[in-house]
Amino acid sequence: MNDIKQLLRSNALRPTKQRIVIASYLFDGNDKHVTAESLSTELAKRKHLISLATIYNTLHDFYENGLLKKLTLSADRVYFDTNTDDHHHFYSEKDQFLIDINKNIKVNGLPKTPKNKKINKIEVIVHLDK
Amino acid sequence: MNDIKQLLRSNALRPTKQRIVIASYLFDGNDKHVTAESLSTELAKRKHLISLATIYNTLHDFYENGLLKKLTLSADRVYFDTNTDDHHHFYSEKDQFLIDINKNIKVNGLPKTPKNKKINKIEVIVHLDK
DNA sequence: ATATCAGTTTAGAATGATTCTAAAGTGTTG
DNA sequence: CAACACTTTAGAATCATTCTAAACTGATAT
Repeated sequence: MNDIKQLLRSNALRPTKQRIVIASYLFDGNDKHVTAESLSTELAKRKHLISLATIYNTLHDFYENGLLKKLTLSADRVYFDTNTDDHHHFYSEKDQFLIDINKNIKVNGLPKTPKNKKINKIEVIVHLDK
Repeated sequence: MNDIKQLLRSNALRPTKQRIVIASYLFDGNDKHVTAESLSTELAKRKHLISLATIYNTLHDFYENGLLKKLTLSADRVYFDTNTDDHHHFYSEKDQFLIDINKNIKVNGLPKTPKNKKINKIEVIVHLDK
């Protein structure tokens, strides 16, 4: 709880009731993949009714501060991943699940980066099914 | 023109005026990345006014038949790629561009595939900037 | 403590890509 | 060329996400 407040403070985010609830859920030690919708549902189950706008705001605040990874896998829902380490994913569009691949994946054979550009990150998505 | 009709017929797609126009543009030999919007704009420049609904329908028909690859990179626009070979991409969200990586990229170190699942495709996206 | 104010939350409206509807149009086949 | 299944289309509908502007609250100075 105090560590959650610390976490927020150290990212220049006021530890408001809503942020504390959301951060406590997200950063409980178990890696999670959430969408705004799924997070809202999950918190509602726990009797924490936080407006969707705030959930969106908060997910983005956390993302902007590197507390979450953002994954755009299907056009109609954005996933946020509490595991911010360098890692990749198995993704099943059919079953709507995401599994972290924490193993050391190596991508070999990349051509040179386009002029005046820098690589921000390399994302490997292993699509299942279809 | 007749090859375009053949292409459509061989995919059980009636060679309608609209599909011929769209296919002629997309499959002119130069690999392209389009969104429904960009395609509509591009065709409009050429005086081909095709309804957006048809453009969406057609892109999906082509995609369903493997004539296009689909790329969901940002949540608010889906890209279609006329290069259907196995390949990967450089992507700049900032500048909204996509460059094919046709070189042979190898992904090493994948863990085993989740039970009862099969790998459909592996997608490597090299995000630039940010 | 308390006033003050910038930072937050929120309901509800707005946005915008995409999909749906159902009516009119058009290839195809016999 | 008749007949029908497949297509196209305008416009409405959908739905995740963002915006707005008003009410609220954590932090800071007094």
